[in-house]
Amino acid sequence: MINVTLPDGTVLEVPPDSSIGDVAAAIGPGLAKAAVAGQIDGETVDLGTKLSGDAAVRILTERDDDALAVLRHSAAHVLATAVRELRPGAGIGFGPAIDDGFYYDFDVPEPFTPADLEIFEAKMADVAKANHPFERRVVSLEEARALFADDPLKLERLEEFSEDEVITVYQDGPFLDLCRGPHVPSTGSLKHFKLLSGAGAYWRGDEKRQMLQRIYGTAFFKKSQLTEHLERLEEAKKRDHRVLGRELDLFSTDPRIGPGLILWHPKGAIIRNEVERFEQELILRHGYDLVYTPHVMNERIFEISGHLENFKDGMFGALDVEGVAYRPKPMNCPGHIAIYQSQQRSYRDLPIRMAEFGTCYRYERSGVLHGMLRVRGFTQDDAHIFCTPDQVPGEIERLLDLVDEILTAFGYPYAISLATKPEEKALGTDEQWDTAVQTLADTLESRGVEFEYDKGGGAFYGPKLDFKLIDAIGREWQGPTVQLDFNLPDRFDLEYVGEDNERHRPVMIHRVLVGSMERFVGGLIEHYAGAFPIWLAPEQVRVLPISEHFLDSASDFVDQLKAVGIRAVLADRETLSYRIRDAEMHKVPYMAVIGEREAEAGTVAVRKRGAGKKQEVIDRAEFVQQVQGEIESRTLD
RNA sequence: GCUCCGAUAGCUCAGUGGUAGAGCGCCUCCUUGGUAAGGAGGAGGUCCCGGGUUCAAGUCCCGGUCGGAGCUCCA
Repeated sequence: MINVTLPDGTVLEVPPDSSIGDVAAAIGPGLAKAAVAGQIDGETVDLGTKLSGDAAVRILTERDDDALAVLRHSAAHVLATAVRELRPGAGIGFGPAIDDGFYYDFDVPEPFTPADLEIFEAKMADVAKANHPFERRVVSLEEARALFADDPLKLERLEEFSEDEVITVYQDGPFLDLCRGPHVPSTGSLKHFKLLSGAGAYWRGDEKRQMLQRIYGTAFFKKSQLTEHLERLEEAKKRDHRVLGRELDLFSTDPRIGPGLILWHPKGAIIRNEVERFEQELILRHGYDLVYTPHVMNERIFEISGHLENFKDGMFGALDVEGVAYRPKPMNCPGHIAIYQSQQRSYRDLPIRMAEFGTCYRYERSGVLHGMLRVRGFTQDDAHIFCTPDQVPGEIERLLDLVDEILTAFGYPYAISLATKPEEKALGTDEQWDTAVQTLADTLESRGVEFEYDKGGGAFYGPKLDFKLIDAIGREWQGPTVQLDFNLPDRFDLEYVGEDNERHRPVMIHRVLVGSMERFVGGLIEHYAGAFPIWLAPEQVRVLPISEHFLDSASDFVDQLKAVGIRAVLADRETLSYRIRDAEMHKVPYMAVIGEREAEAGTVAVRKRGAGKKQEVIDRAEFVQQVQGEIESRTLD
């Protein structure tokens, strides 16, 4: 008999040669029916996999995320099955499950059209209905070569197997694929799926190789989940910052100015300015000094910093100034270092925290540019902390506070990862890395902050903390980063005079909070769907007189609001209904309606964005005070 | 950069070889309104640029420019 340990710790005895499916059945008929796949000692396997000895076993059902990945991988096979039925000559590449679904790459002479996708989707439904079992087979390399003799992409993959590796193939009905698995028991498990888009993708992600045609799709166990997912995609589309940016008149780009270069319109500039002012106030409280450095610098400084060596492809080309080469800066560090080095520094001066909203320019390939989120010119909320090694933990603590304060203000939950030494290129000794990583980990732990390790994810010059933001519809965004740097202090030969009157090397910490103003504001547009909290809203109150008779009264009220710094606008066009609709469409936080009653009583009828007809008639002074309070406290909602 | 798709009024888009269209926005006039579009009239186009095919090109072909999707998540 074999002893099987279940997740709850109970041990089950099953006959030798039992499969995972048998284990599920032994636990209960309900589970046997619900089982999709299983895990043996943490590794996901088919239900049909037989146990070779005592093991920890978990049965995966529709409720497990790991099971969803299995379903989606199987969905990719069903897609390939359908495509092969309809296009027998199609070459097959890879077809994995991905975060939100799956894809499969095909080698076909002509790209697929949206109409093709519909036909494939219908065919997939037939394949699912046929309920072909997914059959796993272990084959020899020779056998595999024979099976895939007509599939050059698969043959190429087979070349990479080593002697002792197990090669498996999966068959579902007419379709055979080289595949590690695991899969759901049969194609019938696939009930709720949708093909989403087609696009070119290089074979093996290598732009020197041929382009395959990729089909993306998604699949779920429950119809409601699929519907919800599709609705979320719709919602994301509605929030697209490029669309809202135009509708709300926040920003634009102009081909005459150049792709990837953002023009901030007055309303967008208000949002950016509010973010900057807020952050500036915050960092001054946290002991930072503000500095400014040039946008263009003699490229010699980038030789010293190593940017020309390591980052040249990401830099704008050189400008010739009286025979000397200058470059737009891709990063702010060299300028800040030059300020540090403008005088001799003592340990008594440290830590020095230098901050700048520094505008940088980077060359990005035209195909990757995207609205405000991926651009060629952007302003970083950059800072460099120069400190002694002993001061590092304290500085990290301070940064954790700062990060928390700023992200909370915008209503972003976040997750932290600690990126360690990269496998390949890395400066500094293992010991240096270990201490640095340990310092970061200890600091996080001492505060009880949860984090994950991102093994090998550090920059070549030091470990880093990455903060991932979660937006209002659950998407992840790159947030603050904090990086320890072993490289630049050496390259620039940074020094401070210690208590012992000797020269020492300071530690340098790079950090950004929002990252780039462009990307961050672009993200805010999507996070808030254009309905900004009042402190950020370009227009905070719209005053609507009911008719021309109350224009004076309304206009006085606008002045009253403006006098205390509230961004107020008078709406004097068309009918009241039109004005309300217009204010609502422009997502103005408050509408202040003034008719005969309000003009006489010195009140306003306040209508809140999104609240419909619910309104409150209050004293004008009281309203002003309330709005002021909400702005000052940076109320979210 | 590469593959595919696209480019027509300020915006969103229809028009597929034969007289350039709609909705919204904009302008003017009427209406003076009580909570998500009051009514009427009007202006506005080098159909992205260059070349080609054709009696005839917004429409078909070639080249360019710009924009979009994708190109990382390893059978």
